[in-house]
Amino acid sequence: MNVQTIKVACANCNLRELCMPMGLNPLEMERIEEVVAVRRKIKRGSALFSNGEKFTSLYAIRTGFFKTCIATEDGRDQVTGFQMAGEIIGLDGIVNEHHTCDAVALEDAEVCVMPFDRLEEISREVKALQNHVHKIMSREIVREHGVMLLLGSMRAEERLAAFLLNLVQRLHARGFSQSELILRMTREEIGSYLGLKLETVSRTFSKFVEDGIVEVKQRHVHILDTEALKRIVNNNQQACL
Amino acid sequence: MNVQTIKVACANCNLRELCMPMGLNPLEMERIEEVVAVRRKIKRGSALFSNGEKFTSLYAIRTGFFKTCIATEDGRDQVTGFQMAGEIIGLDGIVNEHHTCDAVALEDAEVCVMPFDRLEEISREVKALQNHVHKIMSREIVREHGVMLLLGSMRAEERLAAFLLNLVQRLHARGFSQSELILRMTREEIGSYLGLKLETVSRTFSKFVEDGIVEVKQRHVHILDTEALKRIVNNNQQACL
DNA sequence: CGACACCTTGAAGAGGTTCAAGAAATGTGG
DNA sequence: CCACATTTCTTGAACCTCTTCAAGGTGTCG
Repeated sequence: MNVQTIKVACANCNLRELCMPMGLNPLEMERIEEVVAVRRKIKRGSALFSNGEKFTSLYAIRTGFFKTCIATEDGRDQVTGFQMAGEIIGLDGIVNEHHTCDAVALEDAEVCVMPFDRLEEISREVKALQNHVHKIMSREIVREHGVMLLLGSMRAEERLAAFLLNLVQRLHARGFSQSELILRMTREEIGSYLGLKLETVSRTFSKFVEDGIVEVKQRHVHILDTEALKRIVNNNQQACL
Repeated sequence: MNVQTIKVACANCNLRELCMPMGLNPLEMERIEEVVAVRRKIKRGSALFSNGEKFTSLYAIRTGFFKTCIATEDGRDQVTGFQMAGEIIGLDGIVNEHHTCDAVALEDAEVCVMPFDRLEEISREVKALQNHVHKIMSREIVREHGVMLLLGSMRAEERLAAFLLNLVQRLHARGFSQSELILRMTREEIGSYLGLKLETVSRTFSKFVEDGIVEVKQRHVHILDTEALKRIVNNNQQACL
């Protein structure tokens, strides 16, 4: 276990706005810092937690990139999300006190460990934190609704376009480019998330390149025409007008 | 607005085990009853809340059956879930203080209205309630992971089999038959939930009937062979053994 | 009883998958 | 640091599942 005992200061963390509530007074801020126990480093390819494991903590990603996925006995496998700095993972474990998915680092990563019993305790005292936790969980529910829409009603091009737009949007919110990104996951993982086979993902990338919408060099993607991507997502059919 | 001002007693509600925490002392029980403001009746076909509406409350379903769905400007539509007695809806509204989906009654229904600010307030005092709220939200996240697996990796027969098994299981937990159920939704709504066209749903039902797995008379479904359904869900490929 | 919503079934077609082969990138060990 | 093994990605061709379009049947409600 890569557990480090560096004492943490959320007040100085540049991800504060992403993973902690805003507008706290100093007293509340102090209380909130007690939520984060330690930090933990996770090597690329290894799991932060796995299906079946006892649930103890939520994790705020400080650096790195994760995927969460569920695997069934019969060999099915589904990536349920990709998470980046400032996002919280582990919410699945609350209900049964055991995790129901795997969280795997797609690059070397570091997370802030937030023991859930402590989080609940401080939530009871700091109203803003309580509400923040509720919002994080609600946000995840809404995000998943969006994925259901994607999986239930979009065609391959629409799915990949929506995926790329979502990624750059989140990266941009973290200060990265609006048009360039490096994929941390394989075509197969993208496919699993989007309900497509890796070949279809690859072909769809090629199609976008042909159409001059993106440039793709392996995992490096340069978006040339964001509007085109948006049009692809929104244009399933204008028929009903 | 069909708002009734019947004062509610969770203590006497037979759904208590489904929507409220267990093992409370009388004092806590009293506090918890303050969560439920009033009950509200919703006629078949009308909405409990709609996309864009201000979020104020969560709702515990007392009687009736709902669907939640999201509709986009470009005409896409996705049923994100079907909810029955004892289940909680409205969680999507917390994050932005506005609902992001529609909740429509598929039969005349009654819900307990739980103003969210009051729920948060009492959650801060009653530990068991706080944890309960967290678990309800986590359960919804885990449920949606399951839907993502279904939409992302299952074929039509597998989806419908999983759907039927899920429905009877939930109905059974409420004291109904393990083998007979009445569908409250149309083929189109089932299809929307499962990412299939209504014709495919219909055909797949017919296939199941041919194979002697179920009897179907319109919305009345009699499951003859539960094991066969389970086999369909789990047998995507044994190849990897 | 008639209108409307819902369901079923058929036939043709499209989109995505599967299987297969080869190319490019990445990582590892000597 | 280079060579080799491995993983990842791309592309083609055949196939299959689900969709689309169409028509007719069934059930329900005013």
